Amino acid sequence: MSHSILAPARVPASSRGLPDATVARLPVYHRVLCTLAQAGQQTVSSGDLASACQVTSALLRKDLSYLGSLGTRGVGYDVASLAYRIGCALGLSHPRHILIVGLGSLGHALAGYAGLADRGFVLVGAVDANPELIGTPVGRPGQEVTVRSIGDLDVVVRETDAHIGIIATPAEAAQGVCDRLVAAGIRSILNFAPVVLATPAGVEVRKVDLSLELQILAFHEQRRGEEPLPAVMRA
Amino acid sequence: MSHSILAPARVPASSRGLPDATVARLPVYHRVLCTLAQAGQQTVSSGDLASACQVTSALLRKDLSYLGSLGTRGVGYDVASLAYRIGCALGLSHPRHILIVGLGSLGHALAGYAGLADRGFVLVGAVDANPELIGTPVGRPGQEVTVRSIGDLDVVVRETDAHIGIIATPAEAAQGVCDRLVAAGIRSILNFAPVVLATPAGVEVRKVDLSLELQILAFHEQRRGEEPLPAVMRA
DNA sequence: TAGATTGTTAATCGATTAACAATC
DNA sequence: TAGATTGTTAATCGATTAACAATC
Repeated sequence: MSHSILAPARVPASSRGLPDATVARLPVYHRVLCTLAQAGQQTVSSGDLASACQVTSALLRKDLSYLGSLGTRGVGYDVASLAYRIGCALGLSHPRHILIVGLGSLGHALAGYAGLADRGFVLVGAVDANPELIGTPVGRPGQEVTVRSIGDLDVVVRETDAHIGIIATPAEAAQGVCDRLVAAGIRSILNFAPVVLATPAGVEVRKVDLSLELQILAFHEQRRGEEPLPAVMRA
Repeated sequence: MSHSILAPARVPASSRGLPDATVARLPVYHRVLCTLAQAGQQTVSSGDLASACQVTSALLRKDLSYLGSLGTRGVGYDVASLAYRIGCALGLSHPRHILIVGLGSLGHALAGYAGLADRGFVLVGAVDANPELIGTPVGRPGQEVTVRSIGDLDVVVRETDAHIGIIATPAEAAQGVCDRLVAAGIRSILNFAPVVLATPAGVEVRKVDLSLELQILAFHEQRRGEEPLPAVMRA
């Protein structure tokens, strides 16, 4: 492992090997920075940005340090350029093509979600098993796509050059859909169905699960109901 | 399934002090166990259950060990009773009352979500700022609730004895809604709006954020596109 | 008994925090 | 210069893994 002379196009420890926990926080920083930028703010200190993101300033600085040395000592960070750098690290510079599978009420809601178009995400396709839905338009006005048959999933992925698949089907259908997405070449999947999806290595699956989240909240609800004794027990 | 004689309602290090990471996994175990039970399976080993849940068997056993000694060496775990015990730990024995704030397409989809009624969660109320929605029914057929004015949020919380608030409003409205939920006594919030919510200590907020998840996937997409050099660089 | 599998310990790994030298 | 704030190090904390004695 050599530094010495002629470090060739040095990558500042960056982009490679970002800890997962850091990657999960970068979008939060990015969003808050965009809000600050829109409000016209020029610079921000790690302390202020951190509290807006609800992390400690030390953690924020450490996270950012993986991307390089982006701040100015004694001053802080330039809001716009920091947002830009984080955007680059996240790959928001390239538009990503989204395909939604399953257009029940959730699928429809996701297709119409404003925040989707927001950051370089483009809805390029939608498929469903229900013949009645096929041919109908979904998505934001002006950017609608036509629902196609799930039988054409393979074709749709190819034609639209889809990158990310969103599974919004019933639980029973999800694994089958997932298999077909992977077979069609999709490597990034966002799963809204309440099942644990099995995928080959190299496929990135993230899950969003209402029921799981509610159960975690229920646990805390319960624990809250149990703890009315404030450490007064000795006689 | 008793050991020794008259173990005096012993709480086995349980329920208190479960690590957060464990709490987040218990609902997954619970769901998979319910699926196995429905399929008629009597017992399951930590190895089989763990692989169905995509965790290691050591981690699964460690997680379960916080709840007590629930398995039988040489045999495994009884599916039904393990599901029951996890359900108790999560507090799924008591029904939880859900209030949804914001009935755009996402709010409607959530209200109609089957998995909600599933595990002891009951939709008890829905409020929105849009006068056109007020008075309309939402939710699963047979368990509908009537949308009321967001101005009545306080009253609705009291009348319905709501425990958990789901925020499905636009980003701009979310913090205000959150403040009002907290003021009305809600201590558990599930936030679908793309903002970082500020709450006083003692309030549990969980967030579900499509845009954040997509950005994390985008990061991995990008990294995948960069790594075509398979460790062949020495001359 | 022999084989299987748990519950638990100790070792490892990764993520967070506290503190401070560097430097604007 | 004096005050502020970063980038980084070392210490801490928490979560995961590997291994195995206990025991069905």
